[in-house]
Amino acid sequence: MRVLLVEDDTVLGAAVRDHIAADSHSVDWVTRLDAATDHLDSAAYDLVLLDLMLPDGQGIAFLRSLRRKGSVTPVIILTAMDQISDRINGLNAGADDYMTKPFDLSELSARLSSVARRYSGNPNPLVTLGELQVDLAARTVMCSGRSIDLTAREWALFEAFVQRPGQVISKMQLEERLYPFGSEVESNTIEVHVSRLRKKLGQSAIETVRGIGYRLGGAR
Amino acid sequence: MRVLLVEDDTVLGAAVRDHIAADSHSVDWVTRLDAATDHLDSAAYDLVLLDLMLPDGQGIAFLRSLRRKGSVTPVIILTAMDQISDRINGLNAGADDYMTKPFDLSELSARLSSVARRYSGNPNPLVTLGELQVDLAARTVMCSGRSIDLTAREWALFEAFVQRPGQVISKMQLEERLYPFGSEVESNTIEVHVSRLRKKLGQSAIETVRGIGYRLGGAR
DNA sequence: CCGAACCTGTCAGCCGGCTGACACAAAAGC
DNA sequence: GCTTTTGTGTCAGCCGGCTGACAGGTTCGG
Repeated sequence: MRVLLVEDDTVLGAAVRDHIAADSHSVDWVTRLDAATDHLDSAAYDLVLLDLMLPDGQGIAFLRSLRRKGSVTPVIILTAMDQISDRINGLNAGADDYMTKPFDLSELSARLSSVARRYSGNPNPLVTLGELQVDLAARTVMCSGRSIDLTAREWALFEAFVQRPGQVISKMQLEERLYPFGSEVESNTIEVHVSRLRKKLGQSAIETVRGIGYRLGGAR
Repeated sequence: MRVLLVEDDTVLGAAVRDHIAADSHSVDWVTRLDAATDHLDSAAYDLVLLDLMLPDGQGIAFLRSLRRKGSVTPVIILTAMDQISDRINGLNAGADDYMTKPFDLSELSARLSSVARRYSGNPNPLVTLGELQVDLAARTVMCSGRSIDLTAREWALFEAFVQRPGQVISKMQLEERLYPFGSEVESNTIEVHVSRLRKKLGQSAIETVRGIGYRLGGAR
């Protein structure tokens, strides 16, 4: 697996780079965002480890720019311990996960393994669900040849269902998946998002199993 | 298929017997209930065609007695046209179906075929659903070695689900199945019966798909 | 035949879930 | 930088579904 490390702290950067290499992964280390851009423009990476405070800009803005350009490379943000808002903003900007400094290098290994497993188990991201054609990598949904735009939240919710076809997912499970610790929601937010998703995908796209949770419709 | 015809009207009896024989089925014709009892005690029949008004008693009482003794032979009752209550009582007593005099003999053929198909397609009536062991022929349900008594209505409802595992059955479909034309129910009767079934079988035995209907739980 | 037990349908009140509307924050466009 | 548009969470009222309680009819047992 090829990793791009974007970290301006030279001590931490060197330790992480060495550890990744020791894990038998390929790793490029840069300390500035413009260098990161150059690397991403010229090579395909399987993972980006992204610090948020960099000398030439904010990691979050960079990540947003990445996602806006259509990049689907998995990104793990590296945050300071006391910056919960950074974590939330990072995840909202499209990060796949975060790690809090100082982190244990063995935990980094676990994350690398997790990312590797996630993408190696699904070489073909195209999924057909009834009348829906889903591209998990491109984050697109087509219905009968018509493209459906999903917002970030809607996509996250939809993806949870697509990854577990036929299984009932409880509202609690959905909340844990969509809202990191510290940013729980009140009221009936999950229900509202499900309703919005139904409006876009069709009423039978998601079925409610009363008292239990939701499941993709038309599974049988 | 072997048929027992219980009909005291000699004209109708002869016509029906001849028709069944022409359909290449084996048929015994009796005009009294005591003769019917003797036949059923000494031979196995695949179907009983049962008139309700007989010289030595009521067909319905006889049917109840049959069911009480544990007989699962399919029974089609023969009723007069203007006796809706006979039909309802017959079905409630355990009849599988009814035909209204005067009936078309080709319709009788269709019913015979239907009965033959129903039992030939399911040679093994034992079904295991999670922790439930169901005997469709004996109409018994065991849960973890414990026998569960279901009333007639509860059984009818349960059977509807067992015959279509994994499929959602709408309340309208259930009502059509449980309540013959002319005896529709008001209010929330189906819901009440489902609730009673859940009380006996466990809350997760039947799941509600909101706005659509019910399905056997634990199907996936 | 009578009383007790059981079955079944109805009712009413409660609970789970849905959705239109709104406010506010963030993103996009000029 | 300002305005417009979009995204997101909350709220409130409505709807679908559940279940305890009850009444009336049927069945069972003495």
